[in-house]
Amino acid sequence: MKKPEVKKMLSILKKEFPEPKSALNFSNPLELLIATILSAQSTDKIINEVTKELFRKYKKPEDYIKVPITQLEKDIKKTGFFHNKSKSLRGCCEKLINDFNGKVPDNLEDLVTLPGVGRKTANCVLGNYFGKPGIVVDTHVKRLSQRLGLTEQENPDKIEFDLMEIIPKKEWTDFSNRLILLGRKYCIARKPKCEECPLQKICPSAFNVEKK
DNA sequence: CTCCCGATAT
DNA sequence: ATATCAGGAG
Repeated sequence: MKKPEVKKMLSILKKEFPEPKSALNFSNPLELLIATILSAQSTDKIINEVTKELFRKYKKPEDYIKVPITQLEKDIKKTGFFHNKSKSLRGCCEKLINDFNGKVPDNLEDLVTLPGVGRKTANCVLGNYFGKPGIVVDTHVKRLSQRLGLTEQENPDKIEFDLMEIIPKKEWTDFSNRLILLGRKYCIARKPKCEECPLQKICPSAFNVEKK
């Protein structure tokens, strides 16, 4: 996709989703961090269901450490990968307490040192809580970037850097959220609704996907 | 590259 | 039955 089309794409996205907000429910940085870690290979619907109960029980990092690990596993079971995720949550909270004064760090270098936190999760927290621009390459952003011809890459980190070149920095977070919304509403993985998609005219793969 | 791993749509 | 869902670690 060439530069003029990228501009067109950004303006269409802006019109379609004027106020792109995270679909995850949270009321502080710790909650956003936890919700985002849990969101791996799970739907936001399930996550919000689970965190509703979870955040009522667990308020501070200490709360995740004082319960038996089996209890924490039970509390997040529905998100899948519960064995790994419970260990991540616990390790994460221990590190927050030991190395970061109990606070969620506000920069990428520190965030990615936390267990269960990669660039996707870190950028999500930076953008959606701290107001620091970041391209969030989740499964939607990956799929849509490829379909829209914004990248030829497979590796999420490489896709992130490709998008950083194409998209103005100020819009990194909103752009990510808008692609995610578009991916959920129209550009669905299995059965994309190209005929309803606002980007249909400028999307290189609109017809192919539909006729397949 | 493989494993983790429950819930839902197709 | 299988693909896919707001990925990350070994």
